[in-house]
Amino acid sequence: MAEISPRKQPRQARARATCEAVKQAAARILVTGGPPALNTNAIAETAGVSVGTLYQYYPSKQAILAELVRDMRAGMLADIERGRAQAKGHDLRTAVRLMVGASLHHHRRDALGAEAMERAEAELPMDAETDALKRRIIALVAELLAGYGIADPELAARDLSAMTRGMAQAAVAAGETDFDALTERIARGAIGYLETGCN
Amino acid sequence: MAEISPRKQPRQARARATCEAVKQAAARILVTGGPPALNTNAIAETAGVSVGTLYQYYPSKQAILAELVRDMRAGMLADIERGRAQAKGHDLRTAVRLMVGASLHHHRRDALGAEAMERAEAELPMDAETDALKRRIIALVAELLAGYGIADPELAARDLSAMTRGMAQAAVAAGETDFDALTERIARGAIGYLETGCN
DNA sequence: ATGAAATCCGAGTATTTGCTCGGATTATTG
DNA sequence: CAATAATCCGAGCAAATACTCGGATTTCAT
Repeated sequence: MAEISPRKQPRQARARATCEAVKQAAARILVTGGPPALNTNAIAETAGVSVGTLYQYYPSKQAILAELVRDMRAGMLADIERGRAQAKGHDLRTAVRLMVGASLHHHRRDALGAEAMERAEAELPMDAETDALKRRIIALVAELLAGYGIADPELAARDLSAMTRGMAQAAVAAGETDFDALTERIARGAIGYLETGCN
Repeated sequence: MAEISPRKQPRQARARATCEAVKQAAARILVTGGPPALNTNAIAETAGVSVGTLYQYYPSKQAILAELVRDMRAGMLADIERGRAQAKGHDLRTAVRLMVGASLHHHRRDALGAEAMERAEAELPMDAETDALKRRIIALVAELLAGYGIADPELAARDLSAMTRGMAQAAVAAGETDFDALTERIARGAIGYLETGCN
C-alpha cells in the first residue's frame, strides 16, 4: 500500500526548494511524456536531486502526483470562487459566461499542463483532501445556480462542469488557443442546458 | 519501437478464438484495474492461454489495446451511421436527440467498458486507422449539421461530440444508469449550443 | 495414415522501476 | 568552534514486466 501523505516537512529553505523542484519536474515530465514516462528516477534527475532526497519528502511516486493534483484543484477552487464573486448580481447568462471563463483560467496559464493533470487524476486513487476540493467546487456552482431558481442545482452543476471539461479538453487537443471564443461556445451550451429546462 | 499492426493472421478456428479471448481478457482487466493493471502476463492468464501464444498474434501489448480501441471506434461509427439514418427528415431538435442517443449506444451495452476504453485511448500513440475512424465520425455529424444550416459545422460537430463525451463520462463516474434521462440532458445542452448561435 | 503446417506452451532473459540505506555534506545552535 | 540536526547522495536491491525461443501438440491436406 503506497502512502500518499508527505513523509517529512522540509524545515530549511534548501529543502523547500527541493520539494518544489520535484513537483515541477514531475509536472514537466507528465506534460511531455504522459503518465507512462513519469518514473521516480526521471523525476529526480529532472529536478536535479538524487532519488534518496526525493524519498525523504515523498513516501511514494503516487504521493508526488497526488500533491500535484491537489494543488491544481485548490487553484481551480480559488478561480471558481473569484468567478462567483464577479458573477454575483448579474443575470444568469452573464453569470454563466463569467463562471465558464473562471473555470478555464488554469487553461489560459498552461493549457497542456492543465490537461495532462486532469487526465492523470483519473488513474490515481482519490485522496480525501482532493475529493473534498472537488465537492466544494461543485457545491459552489450548485449554490450559484440555485440562486437563479434552477431545478436540481447539484445535477446541473455536475453536468455543466463535465460539459466545460469535455469541450476544453477537445479544444486543447485540437490546438485551439483562443480561449475567449471557446468560453463563448461553452457558455452557449451551458445556457441552453439551463434555459431549455424551464419551459 | 513497438509494432502495432498484427503479426500473423489466425487461420484456424482455434486461433481465432484465442485472439478473441485475448481481446476480451484485456478489456476486462482494463475495466477492473485500469491501465496500470494491464500487463501481458495477466492478459494471457485471464484469457487462458500462454504468453507465447499471445505474442504470436499481437506483436506488443500496445497492439492489443490498439485493436480494442479500433473495434470500439468502429462500433461507434456504425452507431452514429444508424443514428443519422434515423434522424434524416426530422427537425433539428429531434435529430439531435436521436444522434445523442446513438452516441450513447455503446454506453448502454457496457458503460464501464466504454469509459475505460475511451480513457485508455488517450495514452496510446494514435494509429492511422483509428484516427480515420474518428475523423469519419466527426465528418458524419458535421454533414448532418450542415443540412440544418449550422455555421461552421465541423467545429460544432467537434464541440458536440466533446460535450457528449464529457457529460457521459461524469454521469457514469457518478454511477448513473438512466441513459434516457442523460440523453435528454445532453440534448438540451446541444440544442442550446446550436440554436443560440443563430440569433 | 503421414508429412506439413498451424498452433500452443511456459520457463527464462533482459530491462525497467520503485524504493532503501549507510554514510557524506551542509546548516543551525549554544 | 564543536555538537547536533537537517539535508543530500547514489549505488544497488527486489520485484515486476515485456518479450523470446525451442520444442510439444494439434489440425489439415492428400
